[in-house]
Amino acid sequence: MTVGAAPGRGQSSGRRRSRIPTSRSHQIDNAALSDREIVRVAREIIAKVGVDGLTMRQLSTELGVSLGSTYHHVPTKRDLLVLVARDLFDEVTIPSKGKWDERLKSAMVSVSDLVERYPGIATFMSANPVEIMPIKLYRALVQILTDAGFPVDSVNAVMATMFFYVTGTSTGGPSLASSGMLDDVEMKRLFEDGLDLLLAGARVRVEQPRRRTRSGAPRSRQRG
Amino acid sequence: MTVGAAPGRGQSSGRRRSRIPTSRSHQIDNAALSDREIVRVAREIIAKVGVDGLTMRQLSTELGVSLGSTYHHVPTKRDLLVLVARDLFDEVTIPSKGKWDERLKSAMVSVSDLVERYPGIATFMSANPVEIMPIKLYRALVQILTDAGFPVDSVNAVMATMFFYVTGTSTGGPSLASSGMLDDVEMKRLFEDGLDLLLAGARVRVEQPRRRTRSGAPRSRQRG
DNA sequence: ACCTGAACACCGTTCAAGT
DNA sequence: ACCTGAACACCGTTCAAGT
Repeated sequence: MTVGAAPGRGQSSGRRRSRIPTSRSHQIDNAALSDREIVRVAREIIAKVGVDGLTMRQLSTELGVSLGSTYHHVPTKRDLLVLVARDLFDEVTIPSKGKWDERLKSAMVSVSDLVERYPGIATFMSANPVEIMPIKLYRALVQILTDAGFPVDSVNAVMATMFFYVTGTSTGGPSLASSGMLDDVEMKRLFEDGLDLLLAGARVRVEQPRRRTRSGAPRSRQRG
Repeated sequence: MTVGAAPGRGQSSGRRRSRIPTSRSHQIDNAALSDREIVRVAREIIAKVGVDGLTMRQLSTELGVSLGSTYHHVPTKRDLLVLVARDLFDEVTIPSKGKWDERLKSAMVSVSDLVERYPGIATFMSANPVEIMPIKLYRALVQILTDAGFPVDSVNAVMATMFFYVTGTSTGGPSLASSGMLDDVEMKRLFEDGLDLLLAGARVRVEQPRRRTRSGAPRSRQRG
C-alpha cells in the first residue's frame, strides 16, 4: 500500500520524504500525517455519513495509511471527535458589534448552522461540553454577557441554557424532521423562537437584576 | 398544531404485537417473555452500566433466554430503548395544582431526577424526541400552558426549549461533574437556575402576549 | 409461536514486528 | 519515530433448525 492518495481528491504528489528539517520552526509542516489533516478528512467523512458512520478504518483508508498508523496519532475515536468538535467551534462567528442579545443569538445560529452539517456531532458535544468548548469562544461569549451587565451567576446560567438548547435542538432536529411534522423552515423558526424565548428570560436579569419576578421561586428549597 | 399532536399514527405503524386482545383477560399472564419484563430488566441494566453498557446479550442472559429469543420480541436495540424511555416518562409526576410555572418546573425537575439515574438515556431521548414522548405526558404539559393563556406558537417554543434543555443538561451533566468544576449541589443549582431563566422568558409571553420585546428579532430573515 | 445455536459483518483497540 | 499486518474482544443482527 504505497499509493494512498485517496480517490477523487487529486492532490497527488509524493509527500512523504520531507523529513528535511527545514529549520527548527514548526514541526507540523509536512509531517507524514498531521493532526490537521486527520481532522480535515474526519470532518469530510462525518459530513457524509455522520459520527456513527465515521470508522477508524474508513478514516485510515481515506488518509492512505493503515489503521494502526491512525491510532499512532489519535489515541481514541473519542479524542478524534474532540478535535473535530473544537475545530468546528473555531469557525463560529460572533458579531463584533450590536446589542448583546443580538450578538448572542447570531452566534448561536452560527453554531446551529455549523453543527447541523455534521450529523451526530451535536450529540457528542452535548455529552462532552467541557472537553469540546474552545476557551476562546467561551471567553468571547462570557465577555458579551459581562459587558451587558450580567452578574456572574447569571452568566453561567445563560451560557449553559443556550449551549444545551442549541446542541439539543441540533440533536433532535433530524427526528422532528423525519417525523414529517416539521419541515426545514418550520424547524428553523421553532429553533429561533426558542432562542428568543431564552433571551427574553436572560433580558429580565439585566434589566431588573435585583427585582424578584412575581412568581419566581425564591430559592431551591426542596427540603429545608 | 404543528409540533405536538403526535403523528396521526392511530396504529398504522403496525405493531407486530397486539394481535387483537384475547378478550378480557390480560395477555401477559404467563407469557414466556413479556415486553414489560424485558423493559424492566433493561432498565436495571441501564441503571448499572448505562445505555452503551446495555448489551442485547447481557439482557438475554439476565432474562434467561437466548439472544435470538430477545430479538423475537424486540426488533432492534433502538426499539427497546424507545420502550424504556417511554416507560420512564410514564413516571414523571406533574403537580395537579399550583401556578403554571411552578408546575412546569416541578415536572422538569422530575424528568431530570428520573433520567439522571439512567446514564445515556437522556442522549437517546434528545435524539429521538418524537418517538419517545408519551402522548399523555405531552398533552398534560400542553394543557398547563394553554390554561395559562399561552398562544399556540409559544406553547411549542416553550415545550421544545424545556425538553432540549432538560435532556441536554442530563446529557452533559456527567461531563461537567467529572471535570471537577461542578459538584452535585452546584449542578443542581445550575440546572434549576437555567430552568428559572427559561420560565422567565416564557412568562413574558403570557404577561404581555402581544408586546414586542424591545430588541426581539421581528422575524427570521436570514435570506429571502 | 416461540426458542436455540451458530454464524455474519462489522466495530474500536492493541501490538509485535518491520523501516 | 512512524508505520504495517494481524489479531483480540467485543457488538448488533440474522437465520436455519428445533420444540
